[in-house]
Amino acid sequence: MTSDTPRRLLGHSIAATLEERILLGEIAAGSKLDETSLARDFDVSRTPVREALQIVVSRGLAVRMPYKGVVVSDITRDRIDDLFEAMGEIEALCGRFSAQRMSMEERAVLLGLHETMSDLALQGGAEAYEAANTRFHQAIYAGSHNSDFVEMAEAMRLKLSPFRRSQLADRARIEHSNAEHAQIVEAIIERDGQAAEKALRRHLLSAAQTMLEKWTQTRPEVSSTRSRAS
Amino acid sequence: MTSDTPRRLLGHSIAATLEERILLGEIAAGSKLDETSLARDFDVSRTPVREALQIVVSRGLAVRMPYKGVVVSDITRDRIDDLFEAMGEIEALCGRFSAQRMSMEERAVLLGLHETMSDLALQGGAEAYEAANTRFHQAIYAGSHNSDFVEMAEAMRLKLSPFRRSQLADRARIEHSNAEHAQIVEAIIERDGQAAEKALRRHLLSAAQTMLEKWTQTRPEVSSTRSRAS
DNA sequence: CTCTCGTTACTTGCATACAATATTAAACGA
DNA sequence: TCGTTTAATATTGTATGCAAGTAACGAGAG
Repeated sequence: MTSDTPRRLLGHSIAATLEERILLGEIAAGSKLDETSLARDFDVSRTPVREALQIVVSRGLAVRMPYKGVVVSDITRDRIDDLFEAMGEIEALCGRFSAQRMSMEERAVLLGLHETMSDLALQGGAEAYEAANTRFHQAIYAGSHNSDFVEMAEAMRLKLSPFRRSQLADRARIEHSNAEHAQIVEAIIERDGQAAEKALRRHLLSAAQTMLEKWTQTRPEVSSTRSRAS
Repeated sequence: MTSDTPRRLLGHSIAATLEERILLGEIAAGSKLDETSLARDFDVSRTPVREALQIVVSRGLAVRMPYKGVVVSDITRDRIDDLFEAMGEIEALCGRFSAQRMSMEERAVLLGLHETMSDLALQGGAEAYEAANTRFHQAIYAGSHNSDFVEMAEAMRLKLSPFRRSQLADRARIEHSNAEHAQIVEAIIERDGQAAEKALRRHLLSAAQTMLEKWTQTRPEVSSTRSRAS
């Protein structure tokens, strides 16, 4: 195992740095992401750059204009709202089905994960909690017993990941999150689909709130309101 | 996402024929899709073949086993059930939000689309109805006013497309579908999110039924049942 | 006969070169 | 001056070659 070799694919790491720069505002909205220029900057060929651009586009951070190149899209407040709303609805969906379909073993595993996280909330580090948090939510996806739900949820999670990356949770947030998890676990174990749905929506809503707080600190210009009702 | 490619990309057409062969059972489940062999068969280079395999995998018709190649996955009854269930839930989701958020103009457009389809159901061809049907459902996606919902719905629609392809609807099915559309439109116009949700779930359920009927005619071996409850 | 180690073959990511197509610009004529 | 046609440029798709890493296979040792 030569650690020298890139465990992470070249295209992926390029995509990651591009995402970070876009989110930090270093790469302005509307900028053209030229394949050849990026290839020169990163000192690689066009092939991994193409893959990276595919990823960035799939995350919604840029769009391909046919024969005009890839341009980074504007990160608006509305965009972030959409993201969290969609994640919330998908998680709610998975939670509802999980409440109905999880086996006893799966419920036990979920409860075990939650108990582990309760310990981590008190004494563990933020990164350990975050890792466990991912497993917790993935258990709920899997509990829906529908591979397409799992896929959609994972896709949304990936879309949110660049935003989550900068969000270093403090202890207060972790404890709050853990309390919400308790409600989710109880609803699922009690087979109460409606309650699980509501609890997960609420959970994602509060996650969005804290995320937006941190976000507006670094990029105050991102703020707007739209009226969604007709 | 290639928004509008007039010329069909090589990789896409290769993917389409591969999908068709897989769905017809000409390519058995478990077969290895070798890049170089396919490149030779289609008389192209490995590059478009790679893109084609990416597409086939993204549709769920095959999976990549690391360092073992791409193998076509088994099309089970459970897989199809998952697909339609997920599509139904996503459409229900979009319908619920559309009922709440659509502008008056959007509601009018939806109604207009439905009226056009009612005419087509009586006198138009099946392919014309199918095209209008796609626009109808896309209008509901867009009415949710959330770009991520739209993306997920479109992704699911793409996943279902290889199955839909072989399904040539007869007049009875079209009329039934149109009646269901009437309920959907009414619920959305009346701003009744719950009703829209239910109507769309029902609509997709009946679509799944007719699809499965046709499917079992061509591939009778595909049938199974699983118990989903715990 | 079984286990281990080394070799081979295959998958796969990356680089580079080439070709085709669309957009833009420019030149030209009316 | 305006419209049309043609040339330049950029984006994008494709072809091949190569290198690196992993899995499968087989030979030799115990």
